[in-house]
Amino acid sequence: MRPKNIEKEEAIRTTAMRIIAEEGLENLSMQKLAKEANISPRTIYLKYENKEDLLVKLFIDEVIGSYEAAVLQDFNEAMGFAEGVQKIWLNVFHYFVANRSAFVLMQYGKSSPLLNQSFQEKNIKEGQFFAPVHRFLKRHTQEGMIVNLPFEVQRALLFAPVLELVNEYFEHLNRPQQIINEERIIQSCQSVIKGMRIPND
Amino acid sequence: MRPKNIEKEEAIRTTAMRIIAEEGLENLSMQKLAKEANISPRTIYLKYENKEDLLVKLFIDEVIGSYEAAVLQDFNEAMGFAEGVQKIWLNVFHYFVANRSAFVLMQYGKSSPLLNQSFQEKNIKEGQFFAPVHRFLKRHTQEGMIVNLPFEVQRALLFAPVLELVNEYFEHLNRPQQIINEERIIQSCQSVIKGMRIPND
DNA sequence: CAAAAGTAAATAAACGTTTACTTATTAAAT
DNA sequence: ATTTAATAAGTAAACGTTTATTTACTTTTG
Repeated sequence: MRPKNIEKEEAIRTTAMRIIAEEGLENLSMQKLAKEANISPRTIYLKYENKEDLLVKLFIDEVIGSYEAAVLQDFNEAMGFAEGVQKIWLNVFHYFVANRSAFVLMQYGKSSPLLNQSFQEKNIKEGQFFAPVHRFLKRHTQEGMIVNLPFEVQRALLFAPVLELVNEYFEHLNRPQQIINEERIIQSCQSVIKGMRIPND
Repeated sequence: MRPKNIEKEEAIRTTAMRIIAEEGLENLSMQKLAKEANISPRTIYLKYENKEDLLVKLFIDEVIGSYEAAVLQDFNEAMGFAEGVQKIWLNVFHYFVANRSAFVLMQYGKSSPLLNQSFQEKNIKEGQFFAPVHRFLKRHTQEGMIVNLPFEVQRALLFAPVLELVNEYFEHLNRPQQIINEERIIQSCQSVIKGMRIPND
């Protein structure tokens, strides 16, 4: 029995990610993907049931999985509030700056009904990934360190800005000067932390 | 000379918005649009040069224009910082809750290279829309009320969370209970304001 | 009756997917 | 050790459908 060529599987994934990041999801066709990956269209169908299956698996494996892993690197739920939040902010910033295609696909995931659905399903099933963050926030809430709001609201307040700043970072790549750097990320993060904190007096 | 039927022009726009909001941008085809709007495909091409032209004009007129108008309603750049920011937050929340299709298309605009480009071009050309917000933030920065950061960074910190909360609002429509309401928006807004403010002591 | 608005039907290209076939590899048989 | 048979991996070319857009024609008005 002929063994499968792992290089071809990888070529499919990396080529697909490149097309999506550079030309947009709407310009990813199975035939184009096959051509650019130097394989036959049929080969894609050996690994993936159809285009939808490809996109969903690509999205889950290449985006959500590696994103969550990167975000939680060196994060520990026992950390102090400011320390933990800043660690996640810097992880998010560094990961996306180094993986623009993941950021682009992540943005698509928020608008495309198909990917959005798979995102939500995965988020529920693989909730353990963000569970440390959940417990981290819960603990600091219980200890009276931060404002008592539902987890989803706290998450929005704490992490929506850094994603928007990453977006600004990429948009400023085409402009004369970059205004988003690590120092600015840290400054911004401190603002957000200050807003969430309850003064202990 | 036969006059153009304004109803047909409107049918094109409203039908296109409906398809995008309900079935996604990827399911909007010119033929489908024509069929559902009860017109001939050729009629679309009398008003729009091609599909790209249609999408860009739709996006600019139906989304950016009305969004910016709604956001600045009853906002005055002479307002106090907290008052002005909260006004915008509530405007954003109420507008999108009442116009889900605009929110969906807005999200598309952030990921689709085509729409994203038109968004940026429009943002520069029609910068007068957000100019009041720009001056509002500049003034409060100069008066030492809020942290001194570039406009884009201040905008990200102040307004990214409310868009994320609107997203949460729509996702919670399919769940047993809604956690996002006006009161929660106001609470969240106060957190963000507190983070930006410089204590006057 | 001039002329733009509008239509139905057709165009070529691109789409996702499949068919019919070849190739490469392993495990069993020699 | 060599050959053979089985079989999944892989390919090239095609499938029918849908796509954006156009052609050739009709309708409606000033």
